[in-house]
Amino acid sequence: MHDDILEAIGEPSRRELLTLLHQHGEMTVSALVDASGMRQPQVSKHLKVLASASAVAVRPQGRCRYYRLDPKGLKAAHDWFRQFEDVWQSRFDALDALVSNDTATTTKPLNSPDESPT
Amino acid sequence: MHDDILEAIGEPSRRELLTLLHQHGEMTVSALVDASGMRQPQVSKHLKVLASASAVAVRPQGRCRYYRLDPKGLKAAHDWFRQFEDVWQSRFDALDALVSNDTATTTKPLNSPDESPT
DNA sequence: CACTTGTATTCCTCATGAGGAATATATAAT
DNA sequence: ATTATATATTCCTCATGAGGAATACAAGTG
Repeated sequence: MHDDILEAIGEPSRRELLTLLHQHGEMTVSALVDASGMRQPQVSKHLKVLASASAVAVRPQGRCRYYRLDPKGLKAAHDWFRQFEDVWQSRFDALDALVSNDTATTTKPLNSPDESPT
Repeated sequence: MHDDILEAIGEPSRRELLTLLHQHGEMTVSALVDASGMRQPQVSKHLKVLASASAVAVRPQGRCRYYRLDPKGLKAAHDWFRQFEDVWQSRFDALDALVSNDTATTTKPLNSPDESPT
């Protein structure tokens, strides 16, 4: 699938392309080259990675190829992070208590020594 | 700042550590080594990267160091993706017009990317 | 103190991947 | 068909970074 969406977006240049696409809505490769300052082959390569991660979609028209953001990969990435939403939404009470107060009390042991190491 | 949070999370091994931390709440390095199957130095190194990206926080206690998820970096990453929320929420009018219909359903005759689902 | 356990760091090697230059492919126009 | 424009791809080099082994550092225990 597009599990590699997060690896694809880990690259700063590719994030820049995504931002440009978001601002402009839809852009040809040339427009992205112009706006990003990267060279054309690099842009095409990055777009290829982004496309294989379903982060962008392409619409060929004539000799131009219009790239745009693809909800599929972007939403997938967003959803991966949403998995941790409780971490910053003031849940994680036990941890909070632990960090600011005690070490190992009632609620939960928090460390998992139950792995029976060998 | 922690702009490199997305680069840090681009690494699959580090994502695995984050998932483990999310499941267990708080873990020592040894527990992470045990649960992930990685070797101790690798875990420590990944944790270092994650910590410098504010993805994890540490609570030293005795000779153990308890790692936990840090909302700071994780929320920052999540927010970066939220920037594109309109892309998958059927806004994006200009694009929508260009694509002539919709980006997630129906015909979509303009682009024909690789539709290879699994 | 020596000793053990937990963790971090250093050094090394190797694979991956980003950028550059040149070239190939595609499509349109003459 | 030739030319021109737009984009993709190939080959190359180089830097970065991940994993392994060994070691250093820290902190508890006898």
